[in-house]
Amino acid sequence: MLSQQSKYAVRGVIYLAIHASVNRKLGSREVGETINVPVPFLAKIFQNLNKEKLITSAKGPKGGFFLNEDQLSGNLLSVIKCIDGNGNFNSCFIGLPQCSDDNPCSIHHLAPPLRNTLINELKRKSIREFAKDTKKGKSHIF
Amino acid sequence: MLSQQSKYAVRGVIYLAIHASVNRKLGSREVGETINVPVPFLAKIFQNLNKEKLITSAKGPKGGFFLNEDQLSGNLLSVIKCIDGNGNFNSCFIGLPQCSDDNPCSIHHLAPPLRNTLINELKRKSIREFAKDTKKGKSHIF
DNA sequence: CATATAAAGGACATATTTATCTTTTATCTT
DNA sequence: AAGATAAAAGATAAATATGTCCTTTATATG
Repeated sequence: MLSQQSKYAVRGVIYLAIHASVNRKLGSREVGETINVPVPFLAKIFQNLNKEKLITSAKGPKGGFFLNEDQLSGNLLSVIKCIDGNGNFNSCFIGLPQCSDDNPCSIHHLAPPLRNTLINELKRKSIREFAKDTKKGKSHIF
Repeated sequence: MLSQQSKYAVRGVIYLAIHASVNRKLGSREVGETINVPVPFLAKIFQNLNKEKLITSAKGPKGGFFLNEDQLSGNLLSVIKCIDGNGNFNSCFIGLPQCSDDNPCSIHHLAPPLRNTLINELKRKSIREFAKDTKKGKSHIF
């Protein structure tokens, strides 16, 4: 459902949300090594997230990545879409290009309700909230 | 969520369920061309499904593939698992190897209930039923 | 039995995704 | 201003998934 890349993105972003801030920017190296994601690959991912202003970057010494308050209020769906596009989420479960509610595939009725629930939750819940839950020990990212 | 291969498999199997029988076996060519799946690729897929006795094959003239009564009573989850293994379905949504109910990832609670609903339905409903619905025009496979 | 047909099997080719490396650019610190 | 640090950018490499081809094996039919 999610590409490896957007899985890394989700984990990276949550990690930044918890551990980084304007005063404590984190490099791709530090993040990648702790959450166990290939460092140069994560760097690329962060680069793309930064381009779409989903995270903030700063060059030079004491540089690195973090999420500002605005970005912490964002959601994980944007992160996933930034990396994967809409394709993976909206596409037909068995890969038919013309599959729709009007012209459904054999298993069309199964997927969308579930997918929509997931999407809505990924949209509704802020990154800040995800970070908070993870911090509390309710969940983990590595 | 499903690989291209298992998407093809699902569509191919439903097509066979509708149009093939012991007395009317269909070749990968005929199936592939009508449902718009690369023929040699579909042949490979059918080969694997046959190995696991999810479909039946016969060599020689008038040979081809079909589903017997027993196989029609089977489910699509077996088809998907035969091609993709368990990995794609059971794996953590954000790709953590040790993710579980006891040790959940940040978004663990979101995915499994949905995934389980889907899995249960793919297990409960027989291929025969899927074929029937498709035949009725309620849905399509190409 | 000979022939034609179609699957089985395995090698090969292409495309896409994942991962790495190197150079350039920006910026903080002294 | 000079040096060090870290991201940006783009080229390259490796791995995996997708797709094709060719030879062998089995079998129905004349």
